[in-house]
Amino acid sequence: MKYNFNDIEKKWQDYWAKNETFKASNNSDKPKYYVLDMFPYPSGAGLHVGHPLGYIASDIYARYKRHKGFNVLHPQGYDSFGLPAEQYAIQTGQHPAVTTEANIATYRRQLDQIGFSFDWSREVRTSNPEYYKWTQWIFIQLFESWYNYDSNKAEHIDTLIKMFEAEGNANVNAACDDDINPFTAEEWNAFSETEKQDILLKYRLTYLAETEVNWCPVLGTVLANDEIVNGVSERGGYPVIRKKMTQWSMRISAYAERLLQGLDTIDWTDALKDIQKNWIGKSVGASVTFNVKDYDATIEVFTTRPDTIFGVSFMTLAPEHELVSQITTDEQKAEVEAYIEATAKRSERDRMADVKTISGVFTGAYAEHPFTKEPIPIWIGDYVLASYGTGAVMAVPCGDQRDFDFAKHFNIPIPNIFEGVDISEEAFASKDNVKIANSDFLDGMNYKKATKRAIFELEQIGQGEGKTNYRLRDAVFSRQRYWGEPFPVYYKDGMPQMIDEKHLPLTLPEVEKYLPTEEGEPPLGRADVWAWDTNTNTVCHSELVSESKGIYPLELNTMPGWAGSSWYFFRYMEEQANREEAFATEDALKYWENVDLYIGGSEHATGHLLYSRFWVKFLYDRGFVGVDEPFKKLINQGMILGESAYLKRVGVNLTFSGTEEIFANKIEATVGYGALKSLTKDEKEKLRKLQEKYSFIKEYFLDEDLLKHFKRDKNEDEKSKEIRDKFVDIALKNLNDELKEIGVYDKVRVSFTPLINNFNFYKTHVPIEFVNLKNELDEEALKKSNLGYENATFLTEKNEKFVVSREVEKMSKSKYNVVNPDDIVADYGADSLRLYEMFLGPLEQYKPWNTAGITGVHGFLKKLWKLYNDDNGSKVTDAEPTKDNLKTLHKTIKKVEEDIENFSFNTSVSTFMIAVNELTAQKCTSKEILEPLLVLVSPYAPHIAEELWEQLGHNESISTAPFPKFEEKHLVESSKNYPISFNGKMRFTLELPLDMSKDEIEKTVLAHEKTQEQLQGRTPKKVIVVPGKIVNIVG
RNA sequence: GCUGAAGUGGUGGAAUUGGUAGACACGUUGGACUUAAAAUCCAAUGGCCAUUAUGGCCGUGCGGGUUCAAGUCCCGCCUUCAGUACCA
Repeated sequence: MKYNFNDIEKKWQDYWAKNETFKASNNSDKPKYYVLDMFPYPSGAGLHVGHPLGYIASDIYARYKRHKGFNVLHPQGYDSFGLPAEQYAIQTGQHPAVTTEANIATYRRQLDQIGFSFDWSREVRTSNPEYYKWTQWIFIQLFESWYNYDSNKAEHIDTLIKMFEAEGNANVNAACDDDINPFTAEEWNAFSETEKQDILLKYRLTYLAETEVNWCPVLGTVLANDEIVNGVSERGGYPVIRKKMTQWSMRISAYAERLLQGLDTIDWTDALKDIQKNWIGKSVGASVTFNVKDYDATIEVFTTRPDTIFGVSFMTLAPEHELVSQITTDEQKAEVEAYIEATAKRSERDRMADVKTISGVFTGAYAEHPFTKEPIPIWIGDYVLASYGTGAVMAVPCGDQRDFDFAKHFNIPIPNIFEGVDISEEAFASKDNVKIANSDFLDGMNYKKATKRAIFELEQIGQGEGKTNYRLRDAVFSRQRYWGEPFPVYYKDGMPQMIDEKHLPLTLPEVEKYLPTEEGEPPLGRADVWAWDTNTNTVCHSELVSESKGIYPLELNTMPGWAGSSWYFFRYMEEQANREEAFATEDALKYWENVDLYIGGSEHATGHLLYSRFWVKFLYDRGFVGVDEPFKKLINQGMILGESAYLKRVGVNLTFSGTEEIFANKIEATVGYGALKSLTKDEKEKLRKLQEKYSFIKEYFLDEDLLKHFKRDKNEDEKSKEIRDKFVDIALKNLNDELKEIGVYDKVRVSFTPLINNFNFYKTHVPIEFVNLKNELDEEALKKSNLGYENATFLTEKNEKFVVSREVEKMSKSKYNVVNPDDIVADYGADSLRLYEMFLGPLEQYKPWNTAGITGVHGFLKKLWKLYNDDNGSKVTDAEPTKDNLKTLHKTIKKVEEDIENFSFNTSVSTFMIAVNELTAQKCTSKEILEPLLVLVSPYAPHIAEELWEQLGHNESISTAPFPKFEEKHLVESSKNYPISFNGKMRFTLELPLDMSKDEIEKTVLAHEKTQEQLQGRTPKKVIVVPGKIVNIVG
């Protein structure tokens, strides 16, 4: 019998689907275990071999846990709102829902053929109304909540209103906007409804605010910070500018401290925790209030070094600081305004790129030192950011390098407040091993003591207090897109109103086009039927909007991608049948609690993984869920990289430059014929055609061996000269003739640089399917490929096959290095794919994909098959296992179990190989050995395991079989092959009984003839004997 | 700059608390089977030197150190990758 993997895999995938083998139950005597993957965005490109890596790992773990007797929840779904479907809709007019549906079908087919043990009955799709109904519901709960720092949790807004009614806001300790004025209970009760709502909005956990946002004009939308990479949009790489807009925001900053503290309670890698810690960016220090001299104003600053307060010699405000215009003196006004204008023009990116230039302007105003009462000049400078802290700093040049540089640059005094430290060259920024001097009551104290004392003294005079600052900003929650969750919000008197929960979901309206409107409104502005009728509580035609009739406009923005993904893990807990009444019932939430194991990419560290934790903490505060962290254990799988193939093409850019006239004007004319102003239109056109004609040179490709001849030095290699001459022949000579023919020979200088000085070579990716395992290019196939290689010439050193160069990089369509799992499954089977992805290396690591290597694991599966079958069918017998058989089996059980617990899947694959190699050599046919072996293999290669399991006479799925029990007794050895080393170097080995005493070992080893040979008559100084491990002889 | 991770054969990677470095694979070379190819099986495979089996020297990014013994621990560097950045 042959190992016919295609049939076997199909058979068992159908079996699992039909029997709902992996359906989880919300009611079980077994302990629960929840294994979750980060759900995919179903993109049009489908899966490549990198995508399933994490799914395979989690599937192995889920199957292992089932064998270990757990009730496992292992669901899958789709994060199906998102930009690509919308982009596609804009281009083609195809409704994103249609595209998404089609993509999901592809994904599902691809996932199914890999044999995952997902419980598909619990599938979720974030773009389904029955799902986003609850995303909208959570949004409403956030709107109806505020954060009370006294109870340190989110509370219903009613508790806040009660406080306002009883005593105003004086004693309210809340996370809120910073522009709130104090009011009394009487004042509150006298406010109009709109005034009240306006104030409450400043306290709500989701609020409308005019915020400076990252606006991407090409995409027509706002982007979150983590959607921007290197100043351009993560998707598409389009430029991003700063713009003020009214947007919904999430008050995640209220949770900064709890998000930080919570990290200590969860089992994530330190690397990932560090990323979140840095992102939250806690710094402890003090806020200090400086009075402005001769002006009724104060400047508040945040500092982490209140101990250096006597070292302050100036203050710097951000150019955008609100006080700047008020305090600037008349003499300085012009200069300050010019500076502000100049900085406003510079983009955030320019400011970031250019950190070395020191710039700033004196405002003419002075602040007063809180203790010495000395005047302190107030400057503005763009190194101070309006968005961090208070947008103002107290500058201590002796203790901060930026302040130091600023002071040096503008000749501001640099008082030294550190005992015995030289600050003539640079600031002393360390907190350690130094005492404060020249600082009145702080003299002689260290950092810790001085900080405490300074804060105490500031509090005494009412000009400061201890304070903690966080870098974490509130998250903008509005997107100007179509394909996202609509906000359940309408506007009455300009104030946002929530649609009552019982009328949810508010479903996406139809639009004609998926672009912003001509007026710049988001795509929903195009919807005809997009107004809220409060009489019927239904959506109605937008033209009917009338305040008097109770019909109001609906919100035009939609929610960002992270809205739906911030709570989906709770939705899986509930079975399809009970999803109507709640996002998940109390019973389901209580049973499954939170995710025990979460596997996904680390690129979500500051996005999804932070926002989810925030929403879960909120839901916990409000009593909707019973846990305050969503993911107990988290593992980041590394990326699988592609091995791109590329050719080096002769780089020529035929450019024409220089008449005397142009040179005289010192115009650099190297960018093609267009720069040549003295030519007539006709001549230019002729040159352009010429340029096109000669672009055929670009169709010459040289292999690596040939390229080695081209060295960047003067001593020309024979071979490179030969090739160069060839190109000069076919190009340059003729070219000059042609230029004469056109009649521009005197006006134009040909710049065919690569031919005259040195060749340049450019990388061009070629599809990896045109390259074989020896990196040889299939030239004919490439020429026929429609990729523009019809006339290509491939030059090689030895007139052999053209060999391409390789490079490991991220898999992407544009690099033609994508490997499709469908092909792998067809050629080698899903079990081979699963094993190979694990065998590649440690899960967390980045590693290159190389299809050639899969023959190793495929061969292993064939050997495994042959262990159970020969040409006549099953060869498994009831024979008593030998000692060696048992030893191999139990060694394998032990190792595999340890490996799975440690997520070291690569090493367990090699353990299987060793086991099968050993059992084959032992000619083992014993059922007692081969049966448990299948259970070990089954999480990794479930199809073959099921098939062989069935052959052994079982009629239930192997997934129900218990994991074999490891028994130490089979591994007990009576002897050990000791390595005998001399001065730490192993020279030979010696088989000795394990129960031999230390002294006896020493005696036996020393008496051995090889030992004597090594010692050559010397007496050993020392003999180290570690029983069961090693013998080392020193001397 | 700061924070974190990682550097081991031609390649992917093993090596539990310091105890035989290179497991398991890929690739390569040689051989068997075959008209041939594929498949399968066998053998060799870190480098250098020597060879009759036995052997010897070097070797885990670099330079030091601790130890009977270091890929592993300590100190100082270098390189790569990731996150973050005028964060006061």
